[in-house]
Amino acid sequence: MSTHIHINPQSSEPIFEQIIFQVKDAVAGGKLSKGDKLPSVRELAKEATVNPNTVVRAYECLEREGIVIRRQGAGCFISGNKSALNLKERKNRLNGLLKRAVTEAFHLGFSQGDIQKAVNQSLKELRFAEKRDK
Amino acid sequence: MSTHIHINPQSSEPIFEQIIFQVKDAVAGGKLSKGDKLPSVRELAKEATVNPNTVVRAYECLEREGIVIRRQGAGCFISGNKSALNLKERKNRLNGLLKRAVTEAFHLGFSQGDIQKAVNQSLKELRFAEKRDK
Amino acid sequence: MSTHIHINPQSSEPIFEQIIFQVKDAVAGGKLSKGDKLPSVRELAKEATVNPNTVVRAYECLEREGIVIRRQGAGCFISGNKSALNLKERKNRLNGLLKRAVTEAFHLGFSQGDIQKAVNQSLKELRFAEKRDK
Amino acid sequence: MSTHIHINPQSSEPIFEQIIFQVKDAVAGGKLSKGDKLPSVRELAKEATVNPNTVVRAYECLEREGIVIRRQGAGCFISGNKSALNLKERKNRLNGLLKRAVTEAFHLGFSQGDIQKAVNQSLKELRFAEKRDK
DNA sequence: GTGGTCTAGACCACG
DNA sequence: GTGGTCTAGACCACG
Repeated sequence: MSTHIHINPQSSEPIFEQIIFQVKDAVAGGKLSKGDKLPSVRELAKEATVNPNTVVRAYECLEREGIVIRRQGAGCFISGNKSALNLKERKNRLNGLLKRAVTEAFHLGFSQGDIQKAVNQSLKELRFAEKRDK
Repeated sequence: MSTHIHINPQSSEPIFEQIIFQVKDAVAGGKLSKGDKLPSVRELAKEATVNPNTVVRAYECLEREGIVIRRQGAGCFISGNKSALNLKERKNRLNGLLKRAVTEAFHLGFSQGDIQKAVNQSLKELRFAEKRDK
Repeated sequence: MSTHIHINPQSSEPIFEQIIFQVKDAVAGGKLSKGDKLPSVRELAKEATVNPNTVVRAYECLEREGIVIRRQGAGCFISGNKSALNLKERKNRLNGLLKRAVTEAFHLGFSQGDIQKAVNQSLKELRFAEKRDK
Repeated sequence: MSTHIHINPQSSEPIFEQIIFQVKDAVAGGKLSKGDKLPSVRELAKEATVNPNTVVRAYECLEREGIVIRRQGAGCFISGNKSALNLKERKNRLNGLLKRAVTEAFHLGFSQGDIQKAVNQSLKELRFAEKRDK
């Protein structure tokens, strides 16, 4: 497999955000690990038939979040680092994220149990550094 | 308290979406219930110092989602209805929502336990029709 | 032919609803299909001599109904999807729609046979996925 | 039973239009016939807890359509007349009405057969002057 | 060049 | 007084 990134041009989600999420998802799911090299801008642009500038933008965002490191002439690599934000800010974001998601789920008509199950399902697909549940 | 809606003009989140989320949050949290009247377009626009059209837009979106009903000359009221989408669509959206949130939480460096705790905390703040937690 | 959309500014029907109906009609009649691009907001606004915001509003409504997908920088495309509403809601709407239309037709002085013929005529102009007429 | 008119204040349909439709529906269904008296403006306003001006407006519209006749001091009566429009205009309206309804039904995902069945169901509830089916 | 968001302000429809 | 529709025009985001 060359890349794990597939763009859905039908989606109303901006292409650069699709790229960002797929990289984050691949890292969270263990398909990409520290040191792995992402495809070059040109390579990914060609494969996914998107504008190279769009790929550049996605990689820039990923670098700003600390998920990748771009090295001149060498390429773009998974940093393996976790967020550099302080605990307070991280907690703020965590709570905001989940409050949003849970509120939307409520309005979709799901119960507490439904939501917890869906969260656990999503968690199972991720590869946490220290596995703490069986 | 006149309204529960406060706008952060600094936020990168569009104003109309801030309004939408705050209404959804108030409904999910039981602060607004079926039949309750939202502030009038002009009233909220004045209070939040935003353009009336921006409020109209938020109310239109809430109506399309079935959360409020707007009545000419009367105002905008909480419908009390849940989603009219079919189960497949609702499950798709639920999974998408939570997968995104959980992946972001992972990249913030939180563990499975941290995420589950934060979800449970968010769930506790909502007012589900039939309380099912143990 | 550039666009199929023509606005009647004399009509009491709001302009944005005229646009919506003409797009729905073109899709139902097979003139627009999945993936087809609608004219850009500015292009249609110029052609139909209406304000771009009015076109935006029509496109927003069509997106909420799932008929089109709007993509930043790319344009507005026919989704090819059918309604994501649940069966109960769809039946409610179907019955409401037809009861209204049939009652109005009655008051125009038409017989059952006239109405059925007119319905069949309208049906013949649509392009259903699987043709089932005898 | 005093009146057949019940207003749903929850609905986003304007109240005066709810009144108009219910009168039309009662006439088409044979519950109201030529010469029958509608409740007085004050009576209906009180029963339905709506503004008298709203009732006046509905009655005015019904008179303009030729469905009722208002007689000073006496009240508002079903005329028993059919539309006074010429055949061409009536056919235009019939086709427009049904084209709209059928197009919306298409986008709700119903088949030709579903739509025909729903039309026949609606037709069965009406009382045509000359019964022409079994 | 494409759509997205927002402000400002006019005039109309409902009750 | 309430919301509904529309125009005009600014500035931003995506590709």
